Amino acid sequence: MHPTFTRPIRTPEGVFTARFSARGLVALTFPGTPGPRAGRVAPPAAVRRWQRQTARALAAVLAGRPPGTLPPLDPARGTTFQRRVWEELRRLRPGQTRTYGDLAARVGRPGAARAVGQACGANPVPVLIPCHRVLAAGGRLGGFSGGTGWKARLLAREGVRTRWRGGLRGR
DNA sequence: CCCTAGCGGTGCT
DNA sequence: AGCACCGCTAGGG
Repeated sequence: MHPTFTRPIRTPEGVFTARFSARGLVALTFPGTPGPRAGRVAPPAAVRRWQRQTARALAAVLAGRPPGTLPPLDPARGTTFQRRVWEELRRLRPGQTRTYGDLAARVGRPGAARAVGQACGANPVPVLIPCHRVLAAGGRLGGFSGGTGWKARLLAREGVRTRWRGGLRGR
């Protein structure tokens, strides 16, 4: 199996963890998430560049702005359905949202809203592949693997208003 | 608000 | 093949 490099991504909101392959960014995890620790060996120059790009992009999205230049995303994983969902997610700009049902129809599987939710949860690169912009029907927040607190915070920075447990919340 | 039935993709057996 | 997951949804109390 090819080596991957696990690197810390420092942001104003905490230290994320990124894993890079030779092809690009494979996975990103939220601060406090149990996972592999950063590697001991110095990463290649390409990985260091991707790490900087990731840090910059992440800080931008956390601030509600477009990410700018992204590192290459390693396409090597996911089912066809999941990749179609992730591809559709990448078309969403900050502040632009869809519902799980909308997204299902857009990838040609009307009625597969629940499966879309599952695919969002399987997204290996949250925030940069903006699964937080997918809401439940009726303007409700819906779920989020990284915790709904993150989802609400990310959306709030983008000026999106959501319904949280029935009451309207900004943030 | 709650509960229920129905749904589709995925992964495990 | 069967089955139990799930970031869902629509409908009814």
